[in-house]
Amino acid sequence: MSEDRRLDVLRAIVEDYVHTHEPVGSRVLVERHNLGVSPATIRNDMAALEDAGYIAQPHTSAGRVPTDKGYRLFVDRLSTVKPLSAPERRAIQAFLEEAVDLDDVVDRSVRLLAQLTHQVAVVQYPSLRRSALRHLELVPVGERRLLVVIITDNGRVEQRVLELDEPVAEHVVPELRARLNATAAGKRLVDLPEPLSRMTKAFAVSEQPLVQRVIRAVEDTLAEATEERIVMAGTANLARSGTDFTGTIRPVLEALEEQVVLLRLLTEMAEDSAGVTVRIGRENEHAGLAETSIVAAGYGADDEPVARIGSLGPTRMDYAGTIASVRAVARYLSRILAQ
Amino acid sequence: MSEDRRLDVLRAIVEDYVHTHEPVGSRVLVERHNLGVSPATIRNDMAALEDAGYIAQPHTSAGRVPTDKGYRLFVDRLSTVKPLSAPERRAIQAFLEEAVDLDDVVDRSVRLLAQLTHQVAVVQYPSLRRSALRHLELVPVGERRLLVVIITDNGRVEQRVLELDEPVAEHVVPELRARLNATAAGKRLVDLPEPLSRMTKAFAVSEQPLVQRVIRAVEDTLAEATEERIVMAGTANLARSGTDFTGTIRPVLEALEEQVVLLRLLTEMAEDSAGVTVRIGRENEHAGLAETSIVAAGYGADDEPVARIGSLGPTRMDYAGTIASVRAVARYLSRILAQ
DNA sequence: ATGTGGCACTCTCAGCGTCCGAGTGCCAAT
DNA sequence: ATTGGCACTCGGACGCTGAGAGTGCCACAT
Repeated sequence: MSEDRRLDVLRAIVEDYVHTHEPVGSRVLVERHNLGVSPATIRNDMAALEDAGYIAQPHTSAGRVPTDKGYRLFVDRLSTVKPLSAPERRAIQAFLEEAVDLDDVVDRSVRLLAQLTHQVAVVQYPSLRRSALRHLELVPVGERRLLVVIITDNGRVEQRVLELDEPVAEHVVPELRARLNATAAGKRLVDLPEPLSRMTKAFAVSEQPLVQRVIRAVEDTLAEATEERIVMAGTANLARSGTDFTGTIRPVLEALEEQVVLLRLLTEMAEDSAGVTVRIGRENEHAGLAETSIVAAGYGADDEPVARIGSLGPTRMDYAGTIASVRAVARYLSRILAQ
Repeated sequence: MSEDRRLDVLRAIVEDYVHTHEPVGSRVLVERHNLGVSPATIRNDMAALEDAGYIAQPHTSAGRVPTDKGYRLFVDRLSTVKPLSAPERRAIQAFLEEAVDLDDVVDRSVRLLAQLTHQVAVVQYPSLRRSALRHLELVPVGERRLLVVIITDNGRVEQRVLELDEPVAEHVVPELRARLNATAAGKRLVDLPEPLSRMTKAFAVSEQPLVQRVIRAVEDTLAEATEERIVMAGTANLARSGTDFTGTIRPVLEALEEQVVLLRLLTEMAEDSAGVTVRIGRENEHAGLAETSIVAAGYGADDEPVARIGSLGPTRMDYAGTIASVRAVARYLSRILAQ
């Protein structure tokens, strides 16, 4: 009983099942994929694969279905990612290049990915952590409020209203703004805290509380806003015909509404690897996602991704195709942002 | 055959059906609602109501179900909006008041409404049209790009990157920014175009093309951003048990993803009335929403609402409760924003 | 004119038994 | 190690039936 053929069988099962959405039996297996052996032989292999936990049968006398473990093996060792066709690539690039705006780029990316994969697409906004500060704006809003606007070099704009204990002296704001920009502009956001806190001393003692307050607000905003926003598209694909989760789609929708869940998920996946990562079924510890898989990839500089994009669908998904799409979109997205 | 009782019967049918989700027959009708007559009498009334198109039976020998027309009559004339309880009101107010930010207010509102109605909630961002300009910021981004940031008095921040034909002269930007703010700050956005265009003359002839370009960009941004953004919550409620649309939820999800559809819908409903408006089933011309109803209300100043919120669910929804919730949230939202 | 009881009629749906076919596991033979 | 053969299992489709819900109508009462 050759080990190689067993893996071939697993691959065939996965591919067939993904295609038909029905448990696959030994007969159709030898018919559709031309393995040069008889159904009986396949049956032996299948029994072995089942013992090893790669496949399972929903009930006696039905075909086999891959388990999470089976998909995992398939993804890790058996699938060949088929690159997108040249026209597809051109279309992607053209579509993304029409974007006028960071928001627009992100929006287009997520829609594009949803359409390419026929699944739910998720795009995380570029993290503020790696980017540099372009400009910092302070705008007095009423007597005791200060609007802090942070503009980064990749075009993201963050805002925050700051409530002050006491009114701001009029002349302080322009000075503070000027100094802040002088010390902070052009620096990477991670490198900011230290020079900022040193800056306090340059002010009169009476003004130091205010200055510190503002600086802390800036730091907070940066910290909070980091990896905070997510956009999503293609939720309707969850309900598309043939995509019946054995359960309902409700828990999935619930999980998707909790952006926190998604963010944590993406972050965890980022830790696993900077490239394309796949989480399959129960590998997601979130209960609602027990029957879904996520394919994610970082974008931004290759070595230091700035955020992630992902595609989410039933465990029974076209991994090869999804991986190809996710990778392609991530790549073009990186290229656009590099400008 | 009294006209009054016929309407009572219709009301009873709607209430029962909304409650049980099952076609309601003459017997249970007289049992549950104590109409003082016999089932046979009710049957005559039901026949009349059916002839008039207010109710229908899914198949012979099943109970009756309200039609869109029936719900419409119910909403317009038969339902009594039950105001929320005092604790509920307090909870709403407290929850919304914790918000730190315009984004936060909107986010909290939409989640709150989704939870109150157990449906999909939609909140439109405050229109820029009615609000005034607080501050206008120009930030050079690279050689030929200018980031325009518009801050309104209700805390909304809009941004736009402007691509220029030729490099900007360094000294122009501060001057332009100063003049822009001098002429525009504090004015209502609708009133801006005229003074802005007059402003051009104040600059040297050589700079006028740039100035005009920027001004046009500002105007465009305002025009585009107006009523553009929408947030949504509670899509998972579409899939909640007992809420089976006769069709699938897919078309609904698709409609919800098309923000344009929702925006147009809300705008149309705003034209109908500034207060609470209800669209029932096929009254929505969008095909995907043929089995859903939307309850919407404006918020902001009573006379001149600044945007709308809405709750969307199956036609078979608790109209009285939903209307009460939508109205309450709109009211508290208005109050918060008035500060 | 309006309400009521009675009654025949219709139709859905749940339950049940049957049967077919797909698929398996095992074994003896190659 | 592979294969053909064979008995076995089980789910799902099919068809039938009976119960129950609900209606429409009619004759009668008020």
